[in-house]
Amino acid sequence: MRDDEDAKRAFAPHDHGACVAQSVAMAEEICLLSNVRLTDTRRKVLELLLEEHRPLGAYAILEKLRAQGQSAQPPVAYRALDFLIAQGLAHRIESLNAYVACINPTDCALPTFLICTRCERVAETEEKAADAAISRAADRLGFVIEQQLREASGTCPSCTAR
Amino acid sequence: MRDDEDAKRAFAPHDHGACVAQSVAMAEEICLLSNVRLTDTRRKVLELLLEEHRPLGAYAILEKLRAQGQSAQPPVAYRALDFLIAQGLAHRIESLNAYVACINPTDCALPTFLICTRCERVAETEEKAADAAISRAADRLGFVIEQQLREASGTCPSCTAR
DNA sequence: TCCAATTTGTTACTGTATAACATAACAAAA
DNA sequence: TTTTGTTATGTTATACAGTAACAAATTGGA
Repeated sequence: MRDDEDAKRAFAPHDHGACVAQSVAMAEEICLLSNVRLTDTRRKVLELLLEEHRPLGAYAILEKLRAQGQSAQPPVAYRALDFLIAQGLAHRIESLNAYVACINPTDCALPTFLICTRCERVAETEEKAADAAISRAADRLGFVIEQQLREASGTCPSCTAR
Repeated sequence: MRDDEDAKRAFAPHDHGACVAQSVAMAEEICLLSNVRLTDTRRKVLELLLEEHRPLGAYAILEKLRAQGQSAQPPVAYRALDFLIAQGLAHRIESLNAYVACINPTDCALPTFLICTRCERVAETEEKAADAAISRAADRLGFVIEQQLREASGTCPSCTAR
């Protein structure tokens, strides 16, 4: 099981250039194994997400793409995001209508997002107990769960320290 | 603690006229106690939500208001919804960009929503264990939670039976 | 080399939400 | 009962989010 290291790092300063490069390399590998193509646009969008540890809206991504001289109509962003999400390389944050890169795509199932409302950074944790509790409730009611969504917003340790 | 009765009823047929009337009366009372005004528009929007056990988008609400001869520009719906949510009389379903009436506003904290993707009805359950699990994870990381969001979509018992 | 499938480019549109500001209704003090 | 501050409504315009549809280009095999 995954521990809290990734989540802790999300809210703390770290060697971010290396972190991005490493994640892109991992993404390349994942796509190779899944036999799908991490094309130019898709990789660029992933990099844009990785460069922040915070959610970006689709239109913010489009702006950044345009700043790089890319063509960038809305479907460009949404297609890339759909792809990244399907491969588990990115997540959609429902409460923000925005998107983040996944911190640990090789080991990520049913994440719970912790969203700092001050610095806007997002961490992922895995809460099997929460998962089990919700599943139990659904079972009691005869409800069959297909998808689950858990997000919490508040203040991260770095912002509390300030 | 609230049991599953409300949630079960959400997915089953019941005397809905009475259910609406009773909920409106309760809302009147809650607003009186909180010293806020359940004005005409606000009550109408609440009634529209109560008449369905399923989420309505803001623009669907606007259409229904217009059908009643009300003026209905977008802010009308959003203001009424903001009010109802602030009073705990309604909830926003993030994954649908839509709104539902709260089933039990006097006893409702941190609901988990079960959203049927077939009949579109929504039930609320209270999952203290899920809540506790997420809180524990946040504590471990030094993250202070202000808001929590839990939604699950799938198939309700009535739709499974069919 | 050609075919079929996937990916990209682009236009146009639908849906969701808010900013800003004028007006009206209300409630308590003067 | 007027005045005044506050709360609620009406309205316009616009920002932000997401998708349908189709043409053009690219890619990876037969």
